Amino acid sequence: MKPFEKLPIEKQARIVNASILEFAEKDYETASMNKIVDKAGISKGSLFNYFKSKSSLYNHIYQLALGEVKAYLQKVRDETAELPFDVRMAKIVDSGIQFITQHPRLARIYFRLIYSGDSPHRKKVISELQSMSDKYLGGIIQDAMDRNELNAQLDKTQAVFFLDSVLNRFLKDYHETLELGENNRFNKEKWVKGITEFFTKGFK
Amino acid sequence: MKPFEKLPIEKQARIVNASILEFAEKDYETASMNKIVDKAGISKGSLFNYFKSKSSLYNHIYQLALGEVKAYLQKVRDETAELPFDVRMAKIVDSGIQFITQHPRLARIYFRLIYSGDSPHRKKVISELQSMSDKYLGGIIQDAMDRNELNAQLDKTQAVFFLDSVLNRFLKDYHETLELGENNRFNKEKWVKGITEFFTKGFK
DNA sequence: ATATAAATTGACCGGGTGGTCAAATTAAGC
DNA sequence: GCTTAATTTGACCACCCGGTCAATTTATAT
Repeated sequence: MKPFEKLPIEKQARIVNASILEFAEKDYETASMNKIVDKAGISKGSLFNYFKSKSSLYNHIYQLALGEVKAYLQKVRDETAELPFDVRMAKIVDSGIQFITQHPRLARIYFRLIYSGDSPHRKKVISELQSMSDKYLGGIIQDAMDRNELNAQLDKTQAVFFLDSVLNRFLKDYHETLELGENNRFNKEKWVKGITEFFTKGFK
Repeated sequence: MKPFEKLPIEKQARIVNASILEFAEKDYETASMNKIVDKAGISKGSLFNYFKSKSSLYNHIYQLALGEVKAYLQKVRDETAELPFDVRMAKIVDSGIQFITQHPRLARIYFRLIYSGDSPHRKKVISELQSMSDKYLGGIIQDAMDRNELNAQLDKTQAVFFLDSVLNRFLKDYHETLELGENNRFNKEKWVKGITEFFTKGFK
């Protein structure tokens, strides 16, 4: 049993929260173990006892963030399995918005990961996320093709790419406007409708 | 006249190249003035004489990269002013590919900028780039609408957003596969065709 | 209460950072 | 050739980094 897991839950939570805060605020290189230690109210030696290095602490947080994301994605996929493509898309976007509203700091870490490859294990992590997204969106598209909702001659790889580009970019921008506390430039209903129409009909 | 401009062109070039190399390799915070000084073969005091701070040196490089990008964009826009939407799109993608092939390090700085806001002046720079992209792509779309090539009821803001998402993401991924020296997973002709078809027809 | 084991601490290490400035070098004017 | 001005240099500063480990505190068992 790893030393960290032996800790009282409350202390674990303090450490995890402090780490999330720091890694959300700064990228991996710039984030500071000293700051985390201060925020968590523990000593430096302890932190390095629980996690043997900065990299392994980051990994812990990363796994945690990814687990949250996956849970949201799987939930919405399963709940919408029988619905038509455009409705599914709308629900997926909704679910994404819900995630970044409820976990803004995890979202920040996640977006930094997929857009900057911000991680000590860049290559591995990026290809992991890539294939996760491919499987997920690929499945959604395949379902729709099987039901003759989409053009049967669609290039699936490209379709996944376009979906991924627009969805992630939309959620990233939505997340940023939320964090800046600006008047939200995204009317949710309008954009969800716009996105699904764009996918099905294009600009014509 | 600023001290840097008084330098012989050759020396200026050495400094600029060293800076581009360093800022392409590492993000703003992680990039090192010491490394730049070494690469350029000048002393630290000199560099801080030419540029009063790291931030102002970065700004110089940023302006330079942005100028290059703008030149490419304007050229292809003007040269394709009379062509139909889909052909224009194809030429714009081509031009983007040409840019990242000829200036891979500037491209890297540019992508880090738009995807991570990697700059000492985040907010200012991001909104600058945003409005640049809005004007540029907005113009292309307007042209096409004026010629009845696109649905007249298109929401222009959204259309620009979708264009921007897919184009930038495509070029970013293309750039990354180039840098990794992998077998290029992007067959250029196939993807250019796929992108333009996606914009005009969607997935149906 | 005491001896032992486990957990926690923080001073300390080598190294890197952006930035400074007195001193040394080079260029210019006469 | 000599003097003055402009340029260049790199040792140095205060600060921060990830990581270590002897010493101290806390918990456990008898």
